[in-house]
Amino acid sequence: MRRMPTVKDVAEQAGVSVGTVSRVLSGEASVKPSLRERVNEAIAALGYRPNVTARALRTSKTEVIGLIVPDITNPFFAQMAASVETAAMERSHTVMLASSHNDPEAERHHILAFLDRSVCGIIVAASSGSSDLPSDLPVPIISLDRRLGEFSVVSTNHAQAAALMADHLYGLGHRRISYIAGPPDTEAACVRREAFVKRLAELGETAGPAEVTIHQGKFDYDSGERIARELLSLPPAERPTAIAAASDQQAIGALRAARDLKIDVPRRLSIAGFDDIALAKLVVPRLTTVRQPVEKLAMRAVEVLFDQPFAASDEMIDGSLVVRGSTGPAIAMKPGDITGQHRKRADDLAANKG
Amino acid sequence: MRRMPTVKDVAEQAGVSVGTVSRVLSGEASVKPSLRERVNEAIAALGYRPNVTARALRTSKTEVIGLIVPDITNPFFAQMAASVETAAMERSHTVMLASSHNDPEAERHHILAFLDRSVCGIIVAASSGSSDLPSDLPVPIISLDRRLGEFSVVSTNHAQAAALMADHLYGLGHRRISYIAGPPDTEAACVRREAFVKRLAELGETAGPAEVTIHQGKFDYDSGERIARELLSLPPAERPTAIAAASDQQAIGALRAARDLKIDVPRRLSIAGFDDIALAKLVVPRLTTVRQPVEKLAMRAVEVLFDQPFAASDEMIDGSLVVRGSTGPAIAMKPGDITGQHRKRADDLAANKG
DNA sequence: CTGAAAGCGCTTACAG
DNA sequence: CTGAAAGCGCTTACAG
Repeated sequence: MRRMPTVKDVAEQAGVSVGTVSRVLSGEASVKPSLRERVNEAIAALGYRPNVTARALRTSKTEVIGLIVPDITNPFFAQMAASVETAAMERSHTVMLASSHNDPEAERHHILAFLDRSVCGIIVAASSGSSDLPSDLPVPIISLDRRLGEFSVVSTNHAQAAALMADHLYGLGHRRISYIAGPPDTEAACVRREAFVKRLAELGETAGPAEVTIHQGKFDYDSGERIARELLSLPPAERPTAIAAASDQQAIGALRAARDLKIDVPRRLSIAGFDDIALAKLVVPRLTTVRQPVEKLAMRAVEVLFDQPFAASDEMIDGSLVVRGSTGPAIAMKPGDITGQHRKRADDLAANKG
Repeated sequence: MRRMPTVKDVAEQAGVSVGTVSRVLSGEASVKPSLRERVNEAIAALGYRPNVTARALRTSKTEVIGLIVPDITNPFFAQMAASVETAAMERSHTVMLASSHNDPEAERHHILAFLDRSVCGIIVAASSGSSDLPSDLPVPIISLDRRLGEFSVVSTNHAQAAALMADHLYGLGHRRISYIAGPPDTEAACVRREAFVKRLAELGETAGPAEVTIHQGKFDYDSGERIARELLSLPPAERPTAIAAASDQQAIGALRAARDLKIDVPRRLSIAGFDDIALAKLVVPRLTTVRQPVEKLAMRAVEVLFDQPFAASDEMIDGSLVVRGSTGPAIAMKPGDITGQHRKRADDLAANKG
């Protein structure tokens, strides 16, 4: 466990000053080629690696991006973390990942810890909307998918994406729909819910009203399962014919509940998610969902962080509907309930399912 | 964006020297209470936070643990990361997480990057068995679940756990079994496979031989689905009556394949996994698996890192069988094939399923 | 018990 | 183009 070589060792070995070593390290053009070469040889010979801590102390900058997610066991965020890491790597930056376990206090703690370590920027998928951070932070900070406090956000166009799902279900003839929402203290959950309900109301004016009930949950499997179980315990006539969820995890939980209660999906009940996690196409039946463009989102978040000068504004990328086997035409439709137009769409969609 | 206060600012405000400030910061007992109080007031008034970078440079130590996992999108490792984080937090340490994307080169890169940042210890779930790291690293390093190079490992007793599954399937009367293995360059995959096969051979001597075929895959959904699809395309008489996988992800992929091919699980085919990820009890049917005690493993890994002096040796914790709905008695059993003893066990287990 | 000073390994004006 | 020197914010012998 020998001492690591320092600039000083390299300088001695190369017969130059530490300043010169530092200059070739930073790629400064003004170093005479012969010296540069000697320095590089010394570096190789000694196996020298710059001490990033000393560098950070001197410059107050590192090449690491801090990323905070609400819950790393949520596959959506795991995927997001992987994508951010890839995007960062392309700019030869490292990412430090922390999970806030949905705890705003832990989230705040991690942000401060990142600041303490002089990260060059912070990306946070917020656990809740609020934050009592000062707004004049020393490094750029941007939220991803879920907005933190007053900071800008790169996200899916949650409103557009949620409307897509409303269109889909309404088009299939569903008129009694339950919506499993996400935590009301996250902007994303609220926007998705409101847009879903609003679009359904709009559609209702054209081809007969749809009833929609809202059920507050978290974004996880458990709340999806629990809420669906309650809903599906109602007598068939009062049950929704479709359940839309604010996350795929919730939808997969709902799928589980339907299965336990022996309710056939999609023939007697449609279930749809949001996110398009890897698992969505593995469950039985495959899950209809709205795809969030995670890779793009991650890439944009990283790009924005690097923009000089940093002046992030909100940025949204459209989501897209992915129709699979968990949604189908509504049962017990009275012919008058849907127009020929909608009927046709419903059939098309159903034919298309996975 | 004002300058952060330093020890010097605190010292001035409190009318003491920086040395004294540093001493109260480190909780040194020898500081006179009156001074200590003045320093603490100054700290509070200025909102002072120690600069961890400077501290790290001076002491070559930080309170952060580096954790590297092969793939953060694998739910097992996501859960492991969350558990390590919890265990670290209990000792008020932070964890920096990196994902190697199953690339030994990236893994090596991350280890060196952690070393550069003076982490106080490194935990790595290896992407493959090899490592060309020097063995005299300046900080403790231990592998978790999957061994890295020559380093010690805290893991499930893979051999014991895999044997449990062999017992279970054999006990249910299965005599034609396929095993979907993990990558052969990971020790965990090899140990699980060998133990599974060995136990089956042992059982074969008591109550009739079992045929077992091995199929190499990765640990992910895709390879499970692909391999199962091939296996299940065989004519029924040649098909396995049970498929055991080296991971839950593979098993869930296999479940998907069986479903697509309209093969009833567990009535015509049993499928079993390994890990017991959260999802295992959500899929249809619920997955029989071997539970790895992740929280315990994570906790032990962190504890071992803190042991003074650091002298890690391999440590194993037993896994446990979790019987759910994806396994059942083998079909088309000739009475002679299994003993009454085994028959009874099979029935018991089947009755127990979720 | 406390202060003054050295030093961790870098980078970067400042001279020359 | 390059060297000598200051300084980033701490901690820790060393005196007293």
